[in-house]
Amino acid sequence: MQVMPYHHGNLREALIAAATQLAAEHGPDAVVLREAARRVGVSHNAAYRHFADRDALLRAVSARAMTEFGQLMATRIAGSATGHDKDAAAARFEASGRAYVEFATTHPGLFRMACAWSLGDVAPDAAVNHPYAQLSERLDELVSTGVITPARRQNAEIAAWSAVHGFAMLVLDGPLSVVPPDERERGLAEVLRVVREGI
Amino acid sequence: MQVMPYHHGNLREALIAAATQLAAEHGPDAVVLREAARRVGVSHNAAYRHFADRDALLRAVSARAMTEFGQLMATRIAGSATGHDKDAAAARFEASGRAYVEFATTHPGLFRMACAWSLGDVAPDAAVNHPYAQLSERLDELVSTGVITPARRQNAEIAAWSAVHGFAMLVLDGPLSVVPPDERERGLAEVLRVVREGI
DNA sequence: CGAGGAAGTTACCTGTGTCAACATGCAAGT
DNA sequence: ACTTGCATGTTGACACAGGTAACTTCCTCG
Repeated sequence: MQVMPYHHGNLREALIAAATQLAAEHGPDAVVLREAARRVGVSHNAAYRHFADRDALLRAVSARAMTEFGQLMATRIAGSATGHDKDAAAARFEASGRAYVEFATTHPGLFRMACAWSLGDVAPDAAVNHPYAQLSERLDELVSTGVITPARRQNAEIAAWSAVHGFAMLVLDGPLSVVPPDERERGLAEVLRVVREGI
Repeated sequence: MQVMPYHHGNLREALIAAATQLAAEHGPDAVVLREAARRVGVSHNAAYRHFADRDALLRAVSARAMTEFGQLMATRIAGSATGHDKDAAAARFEASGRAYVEFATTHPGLFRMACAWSLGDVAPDAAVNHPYAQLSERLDELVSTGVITPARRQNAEIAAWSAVHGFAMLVLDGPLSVVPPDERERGLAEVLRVVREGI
């Protein structure tokens, strides 16, 4: 007969894991302190020993989601092209954009957590490879390989990020959520083309 | 001494107005049935005679917000250019994009309500001039005046909408919420340029 | 004029976040 | 070894939200 020890041992991590699970299942609103505690098998108020309030837990989950997000993006970029020429740089750039949308569609709950900016400053996980940083690297590559001019570098993050993030939003629960996949793909391709040619 | 009549007379409208006020003040999450009823001076359960549940009220507010959104956009478009030439069409197109961001920044709560797509199908107000329809008209103009080719017309809504919507999101509570206005303006200008030249 | 239904009200339920007071057990200091 | 202290969990309570059920008021229409 296994009896639970009074002290959990690593409750903070367990709560973050449970809350991340909740977020992955049904989005940020589904992250409820009491349910996370329940799943960990601990009294609801135990959470307050590790998080000032619900928002603090949400911030931790957001950091976790951001880390997963960055991992997927890094994987997709690495899997796209390895050269140092124009084509490879362009391919990696496109891969980063596609990874953004892929994460949003395959992990909608976590994506929304990662983008829950209204939570305020989120202390990033130590191992995070931030998507924004990866985008910046892609853009630097585009400049260094001569795909785009240095003059265009300045606001390129904003333009690329806006377009891809907006598309992800439209797909998530927006108007594009009800269009067939092939049409959605054409939309994404067009968004990426506009960014790459306009940038 | 003015005594409240037992029957309000137009409770549905009054509740929508109060709820819209709440949304305008602090966003969708601040739209709480009981508070709306309180402001109207009616018992909280009276709302259920007019709305099946909270979401139904939110849908009504969303429709209201969308109407306001469309009005601003129409105003800005009308105020930008009136001709039928390329330049005028392009100016109106840009004005529609700027109006999108203007509404998002000046009415963040209502903007979020208008974009609360997860609410499901929202019955539009009768008088609504839907932003999406106005965008389509702008794009049709760009084609008919020869600014863009008909071949590019197909997915142009998606590209334009994605870019501008994404930018609005980044500005609302995203990373761009903390950058100075002039830098924000340069970002917006770049987004609009990329769309116009890439499309 | 009086029956019936629409519109509001009161009472109550569950569930959530949060605070306060109490219980437990590990670890350090004598 | 014993005790004392503090981090960690627990129980209990409160306020407030959405939602259901049963009751009341009052307008409308035959």
